[in-house]
Amino acid sequence: MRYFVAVAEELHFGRAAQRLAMAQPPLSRAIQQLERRLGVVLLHRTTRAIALTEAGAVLLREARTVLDAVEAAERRTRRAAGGQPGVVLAAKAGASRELLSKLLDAYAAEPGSAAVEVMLCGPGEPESLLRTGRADVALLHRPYDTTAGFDTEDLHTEQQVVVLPKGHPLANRAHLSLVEVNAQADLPLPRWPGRDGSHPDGPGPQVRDHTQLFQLIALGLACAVIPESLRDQLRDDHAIVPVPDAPAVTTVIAWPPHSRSKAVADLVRTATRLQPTPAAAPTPA
Amino acid sequence: MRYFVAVAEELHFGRAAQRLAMAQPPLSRAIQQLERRLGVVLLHRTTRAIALTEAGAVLLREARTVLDAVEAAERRTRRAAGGQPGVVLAAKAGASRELLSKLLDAYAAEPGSAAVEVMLCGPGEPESLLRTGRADVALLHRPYDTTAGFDTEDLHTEQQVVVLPKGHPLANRAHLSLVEVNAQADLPLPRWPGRDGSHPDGPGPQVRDHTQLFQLIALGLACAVIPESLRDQLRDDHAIVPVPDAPAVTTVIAWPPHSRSKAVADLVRTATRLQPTPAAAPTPA
DNA sequence: CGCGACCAATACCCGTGCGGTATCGCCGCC
DNA sequence: GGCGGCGATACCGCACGGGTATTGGTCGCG
Repeated sequence: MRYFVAVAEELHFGRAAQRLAMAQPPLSRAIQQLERRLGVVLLHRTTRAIALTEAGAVLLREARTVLDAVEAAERRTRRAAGGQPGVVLAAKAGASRELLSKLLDAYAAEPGSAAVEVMLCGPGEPESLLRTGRADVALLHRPYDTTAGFDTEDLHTEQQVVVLPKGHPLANRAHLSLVEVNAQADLPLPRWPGRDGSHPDGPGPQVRDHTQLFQLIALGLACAVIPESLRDQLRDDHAIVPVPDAPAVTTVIAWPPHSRSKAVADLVRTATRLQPTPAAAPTPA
Repeated sequence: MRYFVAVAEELHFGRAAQRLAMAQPPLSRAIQQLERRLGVVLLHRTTRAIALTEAGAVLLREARTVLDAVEAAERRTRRAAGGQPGVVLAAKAGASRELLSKLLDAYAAEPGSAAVEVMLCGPGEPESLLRTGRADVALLHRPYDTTAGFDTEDLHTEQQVVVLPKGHPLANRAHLSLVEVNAQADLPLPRWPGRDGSHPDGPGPQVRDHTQLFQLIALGLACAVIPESLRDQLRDDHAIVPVPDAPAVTTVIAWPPHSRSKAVADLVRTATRLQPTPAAAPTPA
C-alpha cells in the first residue's frame, strides 16, 4: 500500500522507488502483484508515462486512509502504554484564539482534568494530525477543513469579512459580494498550500500563515476573505468589509471516532457547555 | 494485526492459531515481535491464561479499524474496476420499512439514478457492512447503532413503545417508564446477539430477528422496547404502551467519509428531501 | 530516418524472515 | 506428586522481497 501510494503520487516508478529507498524493479513487480491480487488494472502504462485508472484513484484514497489508520494505531497504542494521560489538542495557529483560551481555562478548572498539550499548526494540518493519531482532539473550521470521518460538535458559527488595505476604494462599502471581491484584479486572493505542501497555480501570492497574509494585505498586494473573529489580530493599516454571501464558518471540536479517552470526552463536554452555540439552528429558506 | 486481533479476541494462543490456520509457535513469536516493535506490553501472560493490557485494548480497537479499512480498500477498488455503477444499501430487516420503500421509489424517479441493491440484514450488521466496503450506504438507528466514523444525515426521529402480550395487566396503561418495564420479571427483555454473533448472558430469550421476538412476546415469554414505527408489523395478539423516558430513536442515512460516488450523494439528497425531518430540533430542558 | 535517451519490464541471484516440527518450562488440578 | 494444558524456545527449510544487470519499447532530436 505504501508502495502504491508512492507510485500513484509520483506517477513515476523511478522517483517513487527513490522515495521508498528501494530499487525500481522490485517496485514494478510489487505493483504488478497488487494488481494481480486484486484482479484490477490500477495504472495505465504508456511506457513513457503512467496514469491512474479510475480504480487506481479509488485505491489511492482508500490506501491513504489505511496508512493513516496504521500510523494512528501504532501511535495511540504507544501512548496508551506510556502512562501519561495527557491529551493533545491541535488547532490552526491564530484561528479561534479567544475560544481556545476560554476552552483551556474552563477545562483546567474541571475536576480531574488532564494536562493539555496544544499543537498550533498550519492550515489543513490539524485534520491529518487527528487522522494519524498525533493529536487526540482538534478545532476545525468548516467548510475549510473536511470533518469527514470524525465525530464533531459545533461550537460557534460566524460570518466572513474581506480584509483590504486601509484606504482602498472599496473599504468604505457597507458590504461586498464574493463576485466583487474576486473581480479585484489588483488585489488577488492568496494561495494557501494544499495538504501535500505545494501551492496551487494561479495569480496571487503564496502564503503559509496569517502573519504573512496580513502583511501582504497591508502592502496592498492581496486581499482575503476570513472569519470575522480574526479581526482582533489585524493592525490598524487594514480595513474590513462584511461579505454576507461568503459561506459562514463554523468552528467545531473534532475527535477520532471510537475515542474512549475520558480526557477527550471531558474536553468536548466542556467545549459544548462553553457557549450556548449561538445561531446554531439552520435558517430555513 | 490480524494475528493480534485473533489472539486478543480468543485470549488463547492455540485457538487463535487454529483460527488463523497456522501453528501456535509462530503466532507467539509474531506477537512478541509486535510488542518489541511497538515497545509496549500488549498482553499480561500468566502462563495459564492471558489478558489484554490497557495498551492492548487500545490496539485491538485500532487494529480492527485498520483491518476493516484494508478490507474496504480491496472491495471498493475491485468494485470501482467492475464498471457497474450500482449502489448497495444496507438496512436492518424490518426497521424503517416505510421510509425505505419511499426512499427507493423517490430515488428511482430521479434522473440518472443508478441501480440500488438492497441488503437486508440483522441488527448491528449494516454498520460493519459499511465499514468494510460491502455496502455503500446504510440506514442506521441511533442510539442502537453507533454512527462513529461515518457521515450521516438525520431522517426521522420517533419515540419508543413497549410491546406486551395482549391482555397483560400493564397493557391498558397510558404510558410506562423504563424502570417499570425492567421490573417485569415475568417478561424479561430479549438478548440480541453482539457484533461477534454471541449473545450476552442474562435472563430473557435469545432472539435474532423481529419475527422471533414478536412470536415470543405473543407467547407471553418476553416484552420489548421498540420504535413505534414497527407497530404496523405487529399482529393483533400484541399490545403496545408508550415509554416516554426511553431514548428517542433517530433513523439516519450513513455513508463512508470521502465517498465520491454520485449515486450515494444522490441517494442521500433524495433521502433528506423525502421528509422535512419532523421533530428534528432537540427539545432543551 | 536513425540514433540516443528514458523508463518500465524481465531475468536471475541472494539473503532474510516467516512458518512448521519438536521440545521445554511452568503452573494448576486431580 | 504425576499428569495435562498452555505458552515459550530451538532449530530447520523454503518462499518471497529486494538488489543488480539487462532488455524492450517509445519519444525526441539531429
